[in-house]
Amino acid sequence: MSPKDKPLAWLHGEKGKVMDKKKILKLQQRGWEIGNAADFLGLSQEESNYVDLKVSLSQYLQKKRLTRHMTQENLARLIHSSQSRVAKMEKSDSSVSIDLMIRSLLALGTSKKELAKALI
Amino acid sequence: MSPKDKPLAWLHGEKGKVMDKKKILKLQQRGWEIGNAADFLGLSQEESNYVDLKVSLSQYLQKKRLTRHMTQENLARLIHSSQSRVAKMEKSDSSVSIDLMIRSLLALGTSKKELAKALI
DNA sequence: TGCAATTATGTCAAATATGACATATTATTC
DNA sequence: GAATAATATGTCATATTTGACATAATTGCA
Repeated sequence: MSPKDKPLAWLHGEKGKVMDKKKILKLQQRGWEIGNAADFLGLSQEESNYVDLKVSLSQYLQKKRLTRHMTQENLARLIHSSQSRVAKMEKSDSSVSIDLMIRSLLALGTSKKELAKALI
Repeated sequence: MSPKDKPLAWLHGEKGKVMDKKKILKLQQRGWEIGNAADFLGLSQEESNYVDLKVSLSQYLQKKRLTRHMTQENLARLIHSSQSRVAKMEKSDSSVSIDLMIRSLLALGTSKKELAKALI
């Protein structure tokens, strides 16, 4: 099973059904409302909240990077990571953790208060 | 190197110095203000923000669990984990990720808005 | 258009996080 | 204060995340 298509192992619905979050991410990137897409795909509230959260963080991260006129390569250097991982973060790829996104935001000088706002 | 004493590998100060976050957690558990402890230990703003964030989440998680009159064992079942891991989460142990804490909070029905408040 | 810079995607070995377990420590109740 | 429940701590095999790399796709601009 490729990392991309890996289900969210921790997402255990009523019937133990596991959803692929790739679909919803794709939809979001094309301007869908997460609520609609989630409902459509049958995601639980818990599941869609998690995906939604990651998307919010990724969007805020990119926004912040661009505001500073940094390339993904620049940001990668700052956080001692690689351009490809930064790209994955900003795409809210399933292979990146919320941890890494938050650490990156902190490295960019994001305060807790600011972070909290970014979540919503 | 034991997991407990493992440094935050992503925390790279000006001089590449890496701090052990165990100290600060211990201090916090004994009522220290994080700001003071961080300064005392020479943590960077970025570093202390990360630790601070985890502590906030862990505290909120415990509060929420207790409000619902659940034991750690109960919560562990809910999130398909184990009592020991829940204990570690609530202690903000260095071995637990923000991801797991957030997933646990979501499993307890925490909304994004509520989560954002918990961060501060 | 062509070229350079930037971003995206796939893969993988190494690093880190995880659930599970054993067991210790600390509360609670009788 | 002993029994019991709840929480804490340590360890480990397994699972997931990571940086790095290669390379493809996209963007911007001369």
